[in-house]
Amino acid sequence: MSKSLTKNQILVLDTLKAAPKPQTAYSLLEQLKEHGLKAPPQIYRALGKLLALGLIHKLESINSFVACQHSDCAHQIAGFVICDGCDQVSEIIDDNLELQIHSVAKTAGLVPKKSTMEIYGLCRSCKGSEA
Amino acid sequence: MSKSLTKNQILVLDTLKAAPKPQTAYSLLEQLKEHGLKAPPQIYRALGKLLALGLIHKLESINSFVACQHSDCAHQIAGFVICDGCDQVSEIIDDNLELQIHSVAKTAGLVPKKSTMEIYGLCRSCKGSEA
DNA sequence: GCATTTACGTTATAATATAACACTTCGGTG
DNA sequence: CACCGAAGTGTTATATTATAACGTAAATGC
Repeated sequence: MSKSLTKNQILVLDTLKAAPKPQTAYSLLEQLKEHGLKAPPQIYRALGKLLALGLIHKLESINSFVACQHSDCAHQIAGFVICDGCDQVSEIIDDNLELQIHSVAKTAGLVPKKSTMEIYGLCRSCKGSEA
Repeated sequence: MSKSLTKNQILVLDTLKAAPKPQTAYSLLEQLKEHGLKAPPQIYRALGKLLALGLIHKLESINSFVACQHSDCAHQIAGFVICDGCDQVSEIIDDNLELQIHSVAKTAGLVPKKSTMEIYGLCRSCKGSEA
């Protein structure tokens, strides 16, 4: 039987799902103060669990978190495409890319367990409105 | 005329080149105290410049820095393979992977400017000595 | 029921990174 | 050469991100 989430975990997950862009732990804390959360560990513990369950992802390069865009993300190997202008994030699952990553890792003599890939640039609409 | 590096920049770069594994800003600071460096900004400024010059890279997922393994790394798109056991890092430049990344970004409607890719696992020798 | 694990709330602190200020050094360029 | 501006320096202080440690409480498994 798969365990259900706890109150704090649900609060954090729902906030991330509703957010238009990646959130830091402290911005989540700020938003959840009105729900009674008061200290960083409460956020970080929930985030830790949600990460382990594959329900959210961490964007390492900006110390921020996003809800997984796939209903049940067992994928340990995903890529993220982030717009420098509007912070919109797309989560990319691509078999081809996954194969490629495995092949790169193998070249280095390593069996991949976990990976992170983050690509930054300008999306179409932000590119249009550039100076 | 290409400008030469300053004293602090050289100290940081040399320390990174000599290091067997990725170093954090504060571990660099610790090592460079004997050379007169005293405060974080001195390190972070040198790191920032070296990053901009492509002489070093930052591993975002572990807040650490490594010297570029290619003599003159103009490549903005590199991948890193890191062993969880011994922290050894290989920097991978692979045209195929680069193409793949561009293609993934394009799918999301974005022109890639910068990217980071970090793959974790166990290298051959660490895999051998596992419990 | 009772033991074990997992989560909770809280206080304190560690680790990573930057702001801001006054001063210096170095390359141009008039 | 003399001046200017850009880039670098050293320093203090502080912001941001993350975890340690403690005792309590709830839930899970047998």
